[in-house]
Amino acid sequence: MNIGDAAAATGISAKMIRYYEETGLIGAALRTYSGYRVYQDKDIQTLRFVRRARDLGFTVKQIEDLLTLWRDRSRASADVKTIAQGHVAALQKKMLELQEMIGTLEHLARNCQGDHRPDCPILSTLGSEGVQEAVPVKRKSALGKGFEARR
Amino acid sequence: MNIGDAAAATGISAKMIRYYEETGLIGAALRTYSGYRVYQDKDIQTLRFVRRARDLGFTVKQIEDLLTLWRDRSRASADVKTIAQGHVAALQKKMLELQEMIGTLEHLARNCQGDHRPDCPILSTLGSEGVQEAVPVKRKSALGKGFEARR
DNA sequence: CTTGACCTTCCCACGCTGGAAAGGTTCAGG
DNA sequence: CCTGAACCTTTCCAGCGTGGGAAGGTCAAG
Repeated sequence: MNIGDAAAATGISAKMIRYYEETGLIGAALRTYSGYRVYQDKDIQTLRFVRRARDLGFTVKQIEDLLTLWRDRSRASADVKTIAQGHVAALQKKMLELQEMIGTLEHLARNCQGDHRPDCPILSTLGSEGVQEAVPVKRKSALGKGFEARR
Repeated sequence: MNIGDAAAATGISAKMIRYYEETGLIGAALRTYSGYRVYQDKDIQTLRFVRRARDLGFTVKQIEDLLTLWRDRSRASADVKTIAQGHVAALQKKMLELQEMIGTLEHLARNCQGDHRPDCPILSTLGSEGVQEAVPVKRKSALGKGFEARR
């Protein structure tokens, strides 16, 4: 099996298969004399594992860990479960963020006429002064708040 | 106001402000003789607009369009609404994908003992043979990078 | 043998962000 | 007035995961 067949069989593009090999996620494939990569059933299985994990939104790093556990006959299922649950938590957080965004946007859109006139609560909200200000950047001299006290 | 102050005032890092300028999202800032960027109230407002739009998950391209509309006195609110609604639809799609993933993972985790033993339905499912195989040659995005809320 | 499909490597791009290097500017305090 | 800290400047490098393409080698069918 060449890389193209492996790609078709697993749903991962040849490009990505090479990339995964290069970055060490999967081991280097065997080669023919001429340099073609050759894939065997075992490799295909691994690739499928990777694809499914990616479909579930696992990061490459997590997949690496899962692959290690997958191959480890003496693994403890608790280790796997921990990874999975951590991932679920991360996904849920993202989902909440998305929900918030959607909620805000829907609210704004609902209050927007959507006609030929220029008045639009979406734009005016985005451009307004007072909405949570955020001060995440740490500075030594604390007085950056909007007035040029210097220069 | 220098770039550092602008960063503190808007919650966008100096690095990103320069990047936005470089890529043309925002106009080039005024400069002092010595080359320091100088920001005025108007610029700060624009930056805040950008940050809020990013917080709502808009892409840079969309923000560009919104900015143009924002500055256009004669815009039609319908145009804004269209962008917002399109974005909502995209976010909702991502949310559905996330929900599916979470559902699957929770189901798998629920059936995993999570003890010292190696048996684990999570791993065996990922590694199993038969799950929709097909030939999804172009499986684009199983959830790309765009769904992180900023900051 | 030719052709076309396939393979190889290598480099570029995207969006967004951070880090670091090497150097100039500004200003407060000694 | 000088020094040092904090700030600014540009430039380059890295990463995620993916795609695109160029330049070239290989293989199997006609």
